[in-house]
Amino acid sequence: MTKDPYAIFSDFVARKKLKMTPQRRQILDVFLAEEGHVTSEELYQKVKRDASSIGQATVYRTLKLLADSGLAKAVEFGDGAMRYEILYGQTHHDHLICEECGVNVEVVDPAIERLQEEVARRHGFALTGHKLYLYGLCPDCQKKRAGGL
Amino acid sequence: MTKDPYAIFSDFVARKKLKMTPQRRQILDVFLAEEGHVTSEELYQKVKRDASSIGQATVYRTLKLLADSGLAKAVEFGDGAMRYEILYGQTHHDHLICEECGVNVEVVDPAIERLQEEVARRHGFALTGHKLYLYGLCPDCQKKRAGGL
DNA sequence: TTCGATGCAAAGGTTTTGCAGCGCA
DNA sequence: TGCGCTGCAAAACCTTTGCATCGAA
Repeated sequence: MTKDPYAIFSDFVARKKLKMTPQRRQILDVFLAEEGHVTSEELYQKVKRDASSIGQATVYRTLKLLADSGLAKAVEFGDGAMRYEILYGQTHHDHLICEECGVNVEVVDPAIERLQEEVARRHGFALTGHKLYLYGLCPDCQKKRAGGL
Repeated sequence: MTKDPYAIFSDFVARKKLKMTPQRRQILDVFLAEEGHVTSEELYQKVKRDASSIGQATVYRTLKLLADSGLAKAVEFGDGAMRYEILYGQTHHDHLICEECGVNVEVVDPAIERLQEEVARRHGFALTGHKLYLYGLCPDCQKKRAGGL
């Protein structure tokens, strides 16, 4: 049986000789309830709704911890800010982003994954992770553009 | 016959009804002489060596133009700053990055490229570009780690 | 009791913007 | 000649850090 996210985080915190605090618990809560890709700022706003005394810095610090623990993954979409998505219980995926409207589709292709492993091996690297962003025009924006801008 | 970078940029500038200036010419010069992945700051330092009156802002603005024109490509390695690499006359490649020492190998795999096209098409997207970063341990760092940290 | 965590505000680093003057087309 | 471009400095962002205090283990 798989451990739930809270157990994973507790274990991680204990292993690193860190401490479990109400703030961390609550940020984790809000983060898990989230879907998609949040910035620290967005998460901070939502966290503040119930616990108005939590600080920005704590959210930044906690998101880093979550990424370290393996529960979260940092992704960059090119707007200035770092975004985090849930890793727990999610199948791995990459991102297909519309350059016009910004819509973001999660995609996965096992064959690509396999080839990445192979490319790394070919160069003697031990692959630990990857980030793949595909940019293009979504069907809607293609239509709009064809239909006379 | 292929147009040289200067012609490409002139054309681009003309097409967009912009203007060719000494500053732009010079930033392009320095950029083309560069290899690897420069930040705006790095380029600014080098440009200032011969033309000490060029401003930071102009370098930022010009690098964006170069990216628009297709001569440069923006890449992010995760340190805070945006980096640009030359696209002209280079074969397309992706990046294989060592998480330990930061060494950066340029790699290419036609099969992956082809599969990306297909994934995009499967979702109705018209693919215009992509960014693939592979993270891992380079051969040297694997050895060091095996050899007792 | 100890040492990590927190909140706040200040500092840091990168990129953008406002503006008056300049100069390419 | 007009409008885009430039340099400068200020502003705008996102993120990190210093510090006194608090609190989990």
